[in-house]
Amino acid sequence: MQVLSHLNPQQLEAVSCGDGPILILAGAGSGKTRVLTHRIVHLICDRQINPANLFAVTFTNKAAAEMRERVSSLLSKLKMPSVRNDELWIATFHSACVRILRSEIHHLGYNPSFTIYDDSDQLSVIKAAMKHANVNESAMSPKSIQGKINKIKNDGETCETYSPSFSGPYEDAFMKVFLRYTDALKLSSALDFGDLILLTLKLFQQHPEVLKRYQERFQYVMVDEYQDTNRCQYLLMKLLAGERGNVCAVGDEDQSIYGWRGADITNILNFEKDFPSARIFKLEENYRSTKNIIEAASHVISYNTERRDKRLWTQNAEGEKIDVVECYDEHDEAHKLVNEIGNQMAAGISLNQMAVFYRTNAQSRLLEDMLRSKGLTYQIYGGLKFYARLEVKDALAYLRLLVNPDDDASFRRVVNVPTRGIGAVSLEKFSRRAYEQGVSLYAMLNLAFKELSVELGLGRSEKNFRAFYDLIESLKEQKNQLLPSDLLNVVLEESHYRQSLMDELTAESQSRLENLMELKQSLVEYELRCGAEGSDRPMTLEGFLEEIALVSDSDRLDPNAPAVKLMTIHMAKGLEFDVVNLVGLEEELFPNIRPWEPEQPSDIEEERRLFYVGMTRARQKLLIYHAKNRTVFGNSSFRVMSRFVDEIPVAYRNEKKADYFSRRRHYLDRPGLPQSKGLGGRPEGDDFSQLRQGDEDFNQVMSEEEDNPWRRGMRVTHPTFGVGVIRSCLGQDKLMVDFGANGMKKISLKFVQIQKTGYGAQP
DNA sequence: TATGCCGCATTTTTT
DNA sequence: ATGCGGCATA
Repeated sequence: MQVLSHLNPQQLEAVSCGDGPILILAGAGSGKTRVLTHRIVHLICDRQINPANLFAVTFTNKAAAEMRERVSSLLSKLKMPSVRNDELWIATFHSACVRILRSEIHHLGYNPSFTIYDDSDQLSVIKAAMKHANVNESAMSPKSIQGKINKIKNDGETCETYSPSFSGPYEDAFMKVFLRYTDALKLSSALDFGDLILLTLKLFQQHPEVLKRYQERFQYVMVDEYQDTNRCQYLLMKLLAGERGNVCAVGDEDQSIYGWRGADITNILNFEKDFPSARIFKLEENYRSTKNIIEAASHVISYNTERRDKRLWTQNAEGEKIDVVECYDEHDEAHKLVNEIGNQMAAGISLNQMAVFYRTNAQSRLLEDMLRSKGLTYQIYGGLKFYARLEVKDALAYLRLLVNPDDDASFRRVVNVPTRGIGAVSLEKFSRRAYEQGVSLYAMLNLAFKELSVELGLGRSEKNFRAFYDLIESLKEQKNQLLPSDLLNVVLEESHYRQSLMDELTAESQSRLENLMELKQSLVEYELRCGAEGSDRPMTLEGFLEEIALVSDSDRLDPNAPAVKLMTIHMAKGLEFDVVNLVGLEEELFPNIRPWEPEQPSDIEEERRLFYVGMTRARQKLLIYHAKNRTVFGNSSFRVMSRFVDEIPVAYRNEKKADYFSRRRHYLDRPGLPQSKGLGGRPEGDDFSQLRQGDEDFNQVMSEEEDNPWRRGMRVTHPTFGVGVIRSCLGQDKLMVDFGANGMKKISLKFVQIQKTGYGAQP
């Protein structure tokens, strides 16, 4: 019973209520993880449930690790024996599914030592499939096909069950590629991320006896971040819970920010329809932020309609008002940001308790430059991932090929790296031969060089294929005699990969070599972890490859480093900081508008939730920045402050208006700009006139109407495309116009004469 | 077959 | 602005 001390009444109720479906609506900072971990420990200690009968799923490795950590520390506090990882399953959806599939996928006719393909592997398979299906890349972009395939899989459909909602040449071509893609993955013994969930679902649907085994084992299913589950995950969870229905879902619909990836907010909104006997608990007391921040954020989110009735409150101090900092442009914004960081440091807040959030990664560059020039240390979350780097992917592709020679994506990746005289043309020819034979690329090499049953007929490049085949065969022989880390060395030597990098002698090749050393180091660390006392894992290359396939880069960053943390708001979910700086709060940027896509009201709601997530990360102080001018994709344009900032009641806001000097101060202070050009430190003629122009713009109240005759929603006539509606104004002389049947076009006013024909969607 | 240049597209990304 | 990918050239 001591398990239940230190819980507030609502938390206590949620933790200790008995069996049956439960939904815990946990507002930001309301102790969600605490409730989940306490419930697990309560079930084990007070209800005497065998830990092996519990199953807790989350979305990130970090969340899973934290939960595991907190459960084991609670258990040890209660003087309870610790439980092993293979006993008590606390895992991500994906890793849990991999675990199940490794021992059960033979029921579906797959090879249990399948390889996991990430997004870039997936894309390369799609490109190859398009070539084989004779689908031109200009007709359909591989990316859009990838998005469509993933969406179908997220919805729990396979290429067999999916049928296009309408037919046409586009859909036909897509299906051709989708089918070919599916074949290619199967031939390669590879699963993409979507497959991990989808095939587990399929396994349970098609093999009731297997499902029954898992239902008997997992009597209590707990799902964290329920608002982020997609349809496929939802179906899987429901199947697993079965008749018993012991589902404990924890989530917050106001923090659903992955709709664009298939997360289905209706899962959490309709929970009681799915589980009519469900009990619902609300955790509304926030322990993280000041009153000002909580009340402001609550008010903003109340503008959403797709939500449950729920109101966050806190007993914390009132705190400071939210600073709303107006900036002249993105340079001034960066300048003011570092100034504020300086102020906070002076106020005694440590650097690692400060964060900067932005909507898009592209915004980070300028901020980085400014931080660096002021000597402030910073860390970027996200950005380019370590395991996604070119040389690391290459090295891993060699290793993967040794584990699973049928892995065509890896084969294609390394067959000519370093160059062995196997160019795109002969590879394509070879690949078609393999396709005709219905075998993987490496199996084709086996047929040609070992079985000698096939003539390749590739002429001169054939000996190059032979050399590659001999290389891989030699490496395969050494695979089981060496530690994985030593095998990596042998791979880099025998493939001459290291040599080719050393011959380059550039700063870039140097850093690539260093990254390869870091990869080696992470292999060594893996070996140490496996060799450690009490580890149940075998020390295999397979194990390492699986681990990194499911690990993200943010897992590798040290949250305690004395540095300002920079990240997109998406990456910030689940984190908290004393001071949070939210930059770029401008219409079109945040909420982010994609003029070429039709705009839906639900998109704005998701953007608002994103803003809400950003606000509620702050414990003490929140600062919001917006610029009056910003250059995006090389176009400078006037900016309007985000509607979301207006949604914060003025009582919680402290407006800091930019003044005349905002323009000049930062201009003179801009890093990398020569301090004096021309005479007497005065900017050159051009720049000077620009400066004056800017000041005038700045001092007048800016409005689109006065400066730009073209406005969103205006109907125009184009000499060739006919009548269209302006979707957005890009800078001074470019318009994005929707011509209906003629499509969306970017119109440059410099070249085309278009006429205003009124307002409204249709003539 | 490899390299270099030009043109084009450009959100977010737990796994 | 900037990076990546496709095409043309050596």
